[in-house]
Amino acid sequence: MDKQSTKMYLQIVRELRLLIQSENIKPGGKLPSERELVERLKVGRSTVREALRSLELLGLIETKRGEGTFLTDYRNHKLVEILSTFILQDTKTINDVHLTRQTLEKEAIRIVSASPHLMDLPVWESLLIKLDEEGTVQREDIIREILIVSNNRLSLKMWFLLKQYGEEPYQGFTNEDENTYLIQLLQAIKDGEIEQAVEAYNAWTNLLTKGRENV
Amino acid sequence: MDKQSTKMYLQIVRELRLLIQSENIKPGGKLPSERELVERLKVGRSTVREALRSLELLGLIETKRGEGTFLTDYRNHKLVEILSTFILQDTKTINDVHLTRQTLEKEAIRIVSASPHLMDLPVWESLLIKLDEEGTVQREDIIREILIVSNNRLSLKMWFLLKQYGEEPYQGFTNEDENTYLIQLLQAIKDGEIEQAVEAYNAWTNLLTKGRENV
DNA sequence: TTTACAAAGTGGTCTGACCACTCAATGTGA
DNA sequence: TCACATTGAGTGGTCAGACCACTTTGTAAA
Repeated sequence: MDKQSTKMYLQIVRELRLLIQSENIKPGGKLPSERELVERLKVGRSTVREALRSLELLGLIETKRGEGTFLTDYRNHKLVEILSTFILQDTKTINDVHLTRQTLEKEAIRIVSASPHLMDLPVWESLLIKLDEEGTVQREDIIREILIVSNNRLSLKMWFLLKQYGEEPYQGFTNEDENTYLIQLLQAIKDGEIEQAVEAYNAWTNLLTKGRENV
Repeated sequence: MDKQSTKMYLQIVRELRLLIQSENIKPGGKLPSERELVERLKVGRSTVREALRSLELLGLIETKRGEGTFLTDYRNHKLVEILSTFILQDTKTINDVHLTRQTLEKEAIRIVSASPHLMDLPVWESLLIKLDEEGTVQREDIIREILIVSNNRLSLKMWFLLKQYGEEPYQGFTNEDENTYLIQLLQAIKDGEIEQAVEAYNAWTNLLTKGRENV
């Protein structure tokens, strides 16, 4: 290992990334133990731990005493806590998070309702039925479905992250207007009416944004 | 300090936030030294360092050997960079990268050409003139300008990364058609014609995509 | 006063030592 | 044979102390 210039623990972060790649460690999979990493990378344990702790704070790995260190599914949320206390004090920043998330959502809606193949999927009808029966559906569930169907894994992952960052204590209280927009959105997707779908989405988003301000 | 349940270094992260708040440390300001924190918080130095290294990886603090630890401007957090290396690693589909980048670009175009305030900026005219005089403008320069003006730092950051990651060996060979679309795009922005701008962008993108396939 | 050098302070890394916890192999008793 | 208790190896969590490399500062010499 270089002992110069670049900080060791950053080297190790990089080294770990390569290791994960070359050994094809999947989310949930186990990383080598700290002591093994010490031997393989020829560094001290404290240095290894600094790298691991950093990644843990990012939510990329998870450690369990007595068991080991595991690669997580990025959906983990220490980030939220840390960032919301440090970074997201700035309203401009948090607004960026919301807007960027919405950008991804809108594009997915456009893609889905522009593709005959996708808009014909039975899932939209199912959601409409569920909405009718149960009176409410989690916002997240619908959007997630759209993102998944739009078939861009990268966008989907970014969306997951942004969703967590911008998490608001949104009470799933049922709002009549909200359901109206939801139905409009789903219906427009089914019909392949792109602009109508986006319109419904915007109206819906507006509603939620206002609700947020009131709280 | 609790020695139970919650991990020490997370406690310290929290402790540091309080300390920064109570001592009113501004970005650029100096934090207590590691050894001082050891005394104040009654923990080992390695534990303090684990907390500090985590915050450093997040870009929240900056350390200089021989000098000390400093609070950075929150807006410079490296989060996006770190996460991207992990997210992009197993998302091999380069196509996703391109599409996601284009999503951000399109949204920025929409935002700019939907705002009277932004579409009136002199920069569009300047680009048109430059295009006329020099016969060509870097694709990147125009898009970057649009992204910057659209005023979402997070999107801008993501765009920058995606651009780097999805880098294609695009030869800046001047194409007549390309210039046509560029002019259309800039003109549409100036006129606030959203859909026209997006249309021009799509045509342009198509052209480039085809060019890529030919190579 | 200016310059050169030593000392103190700070982050960077390593080592070795315990502790707390998990898990599986082992052994024991029914 | 089976169910249960025990134990030991492996793992992360924390601490203390030691150097190293570097910067700043104070002091003594020119």
